[in-house]
Amino acid sequence: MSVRVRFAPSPTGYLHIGGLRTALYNFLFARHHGGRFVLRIEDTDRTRYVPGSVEDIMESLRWAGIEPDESPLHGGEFGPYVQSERTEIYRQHAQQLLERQTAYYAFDTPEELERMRERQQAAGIAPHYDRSSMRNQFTLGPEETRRLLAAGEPATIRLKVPLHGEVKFDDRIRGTIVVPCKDIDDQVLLKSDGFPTYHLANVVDDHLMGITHVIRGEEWLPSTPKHILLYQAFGWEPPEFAHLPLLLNPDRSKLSKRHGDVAVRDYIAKGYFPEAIVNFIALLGWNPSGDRELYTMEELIAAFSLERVNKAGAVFDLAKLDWMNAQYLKQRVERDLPGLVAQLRPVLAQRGWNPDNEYIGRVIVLLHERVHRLPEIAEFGAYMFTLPDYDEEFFRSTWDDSLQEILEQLRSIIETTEPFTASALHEQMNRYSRERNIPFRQIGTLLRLAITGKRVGAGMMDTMALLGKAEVLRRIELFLAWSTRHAPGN
RNA sequence: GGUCCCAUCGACUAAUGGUUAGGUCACCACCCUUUCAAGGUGGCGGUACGGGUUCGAAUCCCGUUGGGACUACCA
Repeated sequence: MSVRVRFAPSPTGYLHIGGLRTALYNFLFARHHGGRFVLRIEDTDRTRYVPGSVEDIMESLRWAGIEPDESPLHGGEFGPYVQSERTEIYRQHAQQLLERQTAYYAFDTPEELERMRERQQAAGIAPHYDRSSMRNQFTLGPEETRRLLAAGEPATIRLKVPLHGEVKFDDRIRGTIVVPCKDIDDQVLLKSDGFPTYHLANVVDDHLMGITHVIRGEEWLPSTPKHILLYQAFGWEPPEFAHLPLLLNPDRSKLSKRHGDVAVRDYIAKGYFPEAIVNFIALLGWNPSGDRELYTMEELIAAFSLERVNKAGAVFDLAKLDWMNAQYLKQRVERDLPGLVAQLRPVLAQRGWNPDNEYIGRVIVLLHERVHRLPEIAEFGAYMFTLPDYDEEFFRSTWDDSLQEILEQLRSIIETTEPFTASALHEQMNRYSRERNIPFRQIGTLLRLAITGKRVGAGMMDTMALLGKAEVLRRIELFLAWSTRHAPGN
């Protein structure tokens, strides 16, 4: 049987980085086995729906290179792929369960259920729906049930979980899992508003859409026994299950917004590359064995297997992501500089800088090893696009009046250096250093202060060559004027 | 509280009964060097604990401890 997997997010906001990893693993598994990857939107809770979510989910997946074979956008023979368009299907299936007597009507109000839980808590027992004491078709009898239904009384349909026995299933990642039926709650399947809960819709759709492997987050592990029971209630064969380890905050709780960015959007905005994000999250909970760190999507597809997915949760470590992104930044500078220029241009424009592409490209080449993300160049290398802000602390610790004369001499050297290249500048500065017995390091630092205002940066000879003679001379003039106003003595 | 899951350096992980427990990030030092990076070299640092099984255990079993998820007419 050919593999069919799905990613089934709820449109309750931006796509979460954890969701992206789940989608990625499904995608890798499908591609590895030559199967199909389905995107299904689970919007059965109208109250949590956030407009624009579906678009963000699809855009984020596309950005990452995770293209579904079937989806609301791509279509497919198993549609519709949006659950709110399938409500009639769920209602029919709930009806089917009623007829098979594996589900039943219940009429309890939220308040009654709340009181039930309070009673159970007070009695020190685990909260669960008490079929024998609450208002349902068993306690009310067939007559009363029909009457309430006819009167339009709000009703839910619940799963009739066996009182005895156990549910057993094999998880592809975690092995055999056994849960006693007495610990499984009579889950609501159809809400009183006529919409299905996740559990019903999910099981019905996975079956109808021919899903062979359910690969999802570990948070679903506790409800899987309910799902197995549901398959049995319908008389269906359950799919294979694989529950992925969670992505964690630094404190090892489930990855959440409190500790930083979790939306894929955020990482796109910060200028992370899709190949870096994909590579990074692929290795969070899975590893092909061996010492390699960098993989292309094709290589991930070739190597992926459920057997090598870890069981323990993985902390999302930004420092390593940054390192990885820097690796891809270097790679892109070599392979696709024009693409980087096009990406950095709008970031610069936002600050009101509009240099030509050639110049942007050269600045990227000059500075890219000093940042992790491309947009950082606008910050780190602002002085390449506009007049410098002098680091006053650096100035005070570096500058003294004797340096003014040296700087003026350096200015004369710069004026006469032709061609105005890094190597020519280096040669001239070196000669001056030897003749005047001034350490080269001091010259570099002095020029850096005057021209960039900063303590750190790329090599000064390269920086000056790129800035151009006129601009360098202008900045030295400006600095000289500024320094007399800010000199320690004044 | 209950149910279930999990446990190798600070983080991500490799080692599927036999290795001086390996690699990457981070951190530290050194080299390179006009600064900072990048790069190179080296270092720091780990099998949660206790019992078994075995000639031999990170690996298998049991217990303890710790962590997490779930416990809705949310997903």
